[in-house]
Amino acid sequence: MARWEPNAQERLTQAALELFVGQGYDRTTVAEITDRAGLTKRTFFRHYADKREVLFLGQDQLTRLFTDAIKAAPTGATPLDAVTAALESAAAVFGQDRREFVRQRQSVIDANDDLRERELLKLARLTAAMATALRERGVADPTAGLAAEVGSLAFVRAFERWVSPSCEEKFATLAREALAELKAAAATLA
Amino acid sequence: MARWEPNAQERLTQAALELFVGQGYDRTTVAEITDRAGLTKRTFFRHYADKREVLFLGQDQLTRLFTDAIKAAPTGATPLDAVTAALESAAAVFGQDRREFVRQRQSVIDANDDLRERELLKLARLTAAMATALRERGVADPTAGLAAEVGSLAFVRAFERWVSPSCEEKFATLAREALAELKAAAATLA
DNA sequence: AGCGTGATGACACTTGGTGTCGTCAGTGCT
DNA sequence: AGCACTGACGACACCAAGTGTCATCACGCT
Repeated sequence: MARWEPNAQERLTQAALELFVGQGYDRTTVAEITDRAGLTKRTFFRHYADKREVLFLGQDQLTRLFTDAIKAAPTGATPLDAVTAALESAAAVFGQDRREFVRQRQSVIDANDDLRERELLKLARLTAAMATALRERGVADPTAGLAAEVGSLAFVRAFERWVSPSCEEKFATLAREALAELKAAAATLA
Repeated sequence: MARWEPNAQERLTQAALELFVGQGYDRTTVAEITDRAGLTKRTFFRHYADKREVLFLGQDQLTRLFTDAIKAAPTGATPLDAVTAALESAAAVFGQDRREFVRQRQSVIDANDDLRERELLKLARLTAAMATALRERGVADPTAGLAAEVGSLAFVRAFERWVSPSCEEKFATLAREALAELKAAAATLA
């Protein structure tokens, strides 16, 4: 038998989300979280760089999903084709089973400025990763950055709809719609 | 004669920037800043919501410059025309005389993750303000958001060039170039 | 049995940030 | 002149995030 209960990190995440939902992010101390998880404050910061990160785990995985899909896109694919593939591959993380969890998480983030700030940082990193992946497949620079930005914007819009109350659509569908809308809008810009 | 030396806020900004440049942002405490400025820690937080904000004053002014220019654009102007006007009006803040100050400030921001995070928040607010201003002049939603995003991207690229070492170009010129590049890239996306 | 390893606890410490109250120059009103 | 009011600041106590450091002890390996 183990010296401690297993799944420390998972218990921390669970406890944190419950408390955040129940009483708000900033009215919850790290000590409260670790008490509920049966751990100490010091251990919390061994698993998460700071208090906000407990809500942003798995972001790296999402980024890898995006960049892998862009790399794997066929040679003839346009930049927006590659971005489309990236968004569709993200559907693996936004399945129907995770929807309620993601909704709760998002309601916490939306209610706090510090968390929205962190969310923007993660999104910016995602966008930068897409741009890099596009450049690596030979897309020239102004276009690579723009395509990544369009993809990022489509992702945000699709995500907003996906987590909105009473939405039942699949993420991949919403992503395709958002991208098509933006593609049409891009044509009218020039 | 006044009870205290005047220009408290200005002295705080000055002291903070000097210390940040000299020894780094995170190796500088608020107490050090206020000591140098001849004030107390409490007073610092009366002028700035948090330690980072001391580097982001005047951001609201920039946002107002942008939105005012978009509002003032002629009725027949396309979304990108309005955005172009916004970027050019920002040249008022990025004059040759402020260049060295902005360069120092930016080197501090680039060296610290927390500050980059705050910078992204400010940029996101700027983008959102542009999108709102565009919507208020009747631009439909996918286009308004996209045009704002393109303007934001152009702003970032122009700014990066403007603060890069040994750059002598005027900001307005760089902004026009960046926007023209992105406009061309947008045409190839669809 | 002995040994290293890795995750955790314990605990003191620094620093960002806030609440609260006192102080006192300037301002305006009577 | 006398008065109350306001606004900017200092003083001080306090809370919570985050870090450095050392001790502990189950587990696996030899």
